[in-house]
Amino acid sequence: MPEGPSIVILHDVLLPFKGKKVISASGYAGIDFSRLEGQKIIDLKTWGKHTLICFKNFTVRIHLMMFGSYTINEGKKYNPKLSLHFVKDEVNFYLCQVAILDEPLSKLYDWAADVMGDKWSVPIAKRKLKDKAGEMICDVLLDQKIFSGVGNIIKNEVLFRTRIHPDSITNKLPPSRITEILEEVRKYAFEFLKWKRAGTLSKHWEAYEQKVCPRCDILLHKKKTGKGKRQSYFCNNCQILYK
DNA sequence: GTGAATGTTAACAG
DNA sequence: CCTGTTAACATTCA
Repeated sequence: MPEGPSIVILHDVLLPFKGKKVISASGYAGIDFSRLEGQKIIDLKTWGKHTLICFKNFTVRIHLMMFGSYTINEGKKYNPKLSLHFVKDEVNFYLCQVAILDEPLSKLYDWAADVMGDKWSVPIAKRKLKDKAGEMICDVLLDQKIFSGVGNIIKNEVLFRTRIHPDSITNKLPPSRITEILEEVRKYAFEFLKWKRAGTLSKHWEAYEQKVCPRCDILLHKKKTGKGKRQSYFCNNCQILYK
C-alpha cells in the first residue's frame, strides 16, 4: 500500500467518516484508545505516506510501512493494530505504525514537501537539494523531508523517465536536469495514482521490477544503491551517470 | 523453506 | 560525536 499515491486513495476511502463519531477503538497499537472514544473525526489529511485522522485536540497518525493494509466493513483478516468502530461501520488498520500527535500539525509537518499535496513546491525542493550536494540522487529522492510520499517505485520510475543513473551525485547534475527530476516526480506520482485507481499500475512500470529496457531493448541492471541500499533498476545505456 | 518486498527508527558497534 | 550496520516490526508472494 505504501507510497504517497496509495495513501491518497486511502484518504478518499476514509473521507466518508469525516464528521462521524468514534464509538469505540481497539487493537494492539500502544495508544490510549479511550481518548478516541466519543470523539468526532473533524478532518482527514495526508502528508506523504502519513494518514492523519484529526480530532479536536489531537491527531491519530497511521503509517502503513511496508506491509500495512486496511479494511472497511470487512471481516477481520487477522488481528488489527487499530480498529475504529462507528455506529454502523468499522475501519481496521493492520501492520502499521499508529501514534497520537498532540502538537498541532502545522508545527509537525512541512506541507511543501508532500509531492501529492497542494502546497508542493518545486523551488523549495530545489533549495533543499543544495544541502544534499554530495549525496547520490537515489538516496535524495527517498528523503521524506524533501520528497514526502516518494518510495522505491517512484524513485526508480522517475530516474528511468528522466534518463538519470541512480548513482549520480546530486550537485553534478546540471540545474536543468534537477528541474526535470522535480517536475517528473510530481507528474509520475499522479500517473501512479491514476493507474493505481484503475488497477493497472504494474503494467505501466518501465524500470521497476523489469528485466529489459523498453528504450534500448537490453538487460536492465538490478542493484542496491546508495546509503539506503534500496533496490535500483536502471539501464546503463540510456541513463546518464553524473559524477 | 528461502528470500525479498511499495518503510522507518532504535539500538548498537567502532 | 559521527558513521555505518543490524534489529525490529510483521506479512505476502515468488
